[in-house]
Amino acid sequence: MEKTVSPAIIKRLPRYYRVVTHLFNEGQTKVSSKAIAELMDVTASQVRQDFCSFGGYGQQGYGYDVKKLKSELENIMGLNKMHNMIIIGAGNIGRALAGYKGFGDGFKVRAVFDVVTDGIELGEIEVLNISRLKEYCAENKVDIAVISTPRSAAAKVAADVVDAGVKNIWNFAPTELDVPGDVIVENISMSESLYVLSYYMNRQEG
Amino acid sequence: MEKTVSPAIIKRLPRYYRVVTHLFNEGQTKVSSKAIAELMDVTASQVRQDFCSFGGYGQQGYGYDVKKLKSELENIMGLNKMHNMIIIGAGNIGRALAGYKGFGDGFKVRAVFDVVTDGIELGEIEVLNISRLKEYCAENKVDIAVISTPRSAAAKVAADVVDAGVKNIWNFAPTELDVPGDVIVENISMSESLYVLSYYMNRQEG
DNA sequence: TAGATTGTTAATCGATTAACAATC
DNA sequence: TAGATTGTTAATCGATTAACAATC
Repeated sequence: MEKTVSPAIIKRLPRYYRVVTHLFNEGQTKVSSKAIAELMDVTASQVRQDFCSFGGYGQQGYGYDVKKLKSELENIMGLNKMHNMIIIGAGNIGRALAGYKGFGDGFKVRAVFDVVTDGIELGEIEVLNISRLKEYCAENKVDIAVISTPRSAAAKVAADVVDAGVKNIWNFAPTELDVPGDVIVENISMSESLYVLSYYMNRQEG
Repeated sequence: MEKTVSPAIIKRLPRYYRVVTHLFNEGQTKVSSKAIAELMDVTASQVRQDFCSFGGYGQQGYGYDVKKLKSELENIMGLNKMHNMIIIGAGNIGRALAGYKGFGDGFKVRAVFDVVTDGIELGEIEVLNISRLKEYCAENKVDIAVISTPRSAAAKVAADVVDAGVKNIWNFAPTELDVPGDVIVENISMSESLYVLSYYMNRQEG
């Protein structure tokens, strides 16, 4: 029934969700592919093509129902489910993520692990020594492990969380992780983003 | 002389740099496209195609000189130049970025701005009220403004930094910024990355 | 009904991969 | 020289855009 969804489309899903949520909060009830396209700076054709690949939630001659579209996007990305997260690495980035509130209700950081835990206080979130990782994962449902260690520690930490049974990794460390096929890794690299900016800056000068 | 460089290639440049730097630090002097391809999980053909689009730094029958390749990648991305950065928004993310040391010697955070500066202490980095932004930019060379405010403030802050003469923006706020054509914006969205992970997790279950 | 807008096919465009001559 | 490996063209693959019938 469902058509194949290309990686290119998947990367656009969060942006669609952001725009549609915005329209929903403004009280809009319907929207056309043309209007979405203008808000996102893409073509209307692409918007329709993308939505169609999930089954097509629109109505010809009318457009898309904002509420329905929002809820479909939530279903597709599983945003209505609870995701229990742990963070490995309590450095600048790890602590910032632990305190960040912008991911929505479905994503909760339950614990933060590091080799040194002294003096780290993160409110309701448990701060535990990395040695207790496996024990913690056995006793608690962990959906996502966030790796925010230095590069040098990332490979070992990835092996440890996989060993502890975690199936999904959100990797902030600037290195490719080698994991079994049933483990999902999503990489996010701030350096890479900054260097791309630097490239465009540099090109303009040269 | 230089061929057109596609966006797809540009996004791979930082990863090439990472791999080549790693090889350099290990003391390797030469490397083949095949070896790089294996480290990055791409095809050797793509590696050669990509490098060739910048002019081709290799030698037939031999491979690529690691030191030369590293220095060419640095030139292309401007990593050997100094980039003076300011951060607008001293929340979790802003403070984490201010303290982060992983971007290399060419990227220095000089000041952090926010509407409230009381009690924020960031070592050598100045913490200033947002009202002093324009004055600061007039007196100091600012190459990159990092926007790490909440979404609601981002549009106004973007307008302010543009007004203050900053030409390059690194945007962490989850919203599209509307800027003049001569201003470069690079977006990085943690939510989007997390939602993509969530999509893949969800798809496996469904 | 007439106008609007989707869903979807076909055409175009761009990116990746394969292949191999050039050459170190 | 023989083997290795690039640089680059051609072929394939995938993603985007255009077009329009279907239909609300």
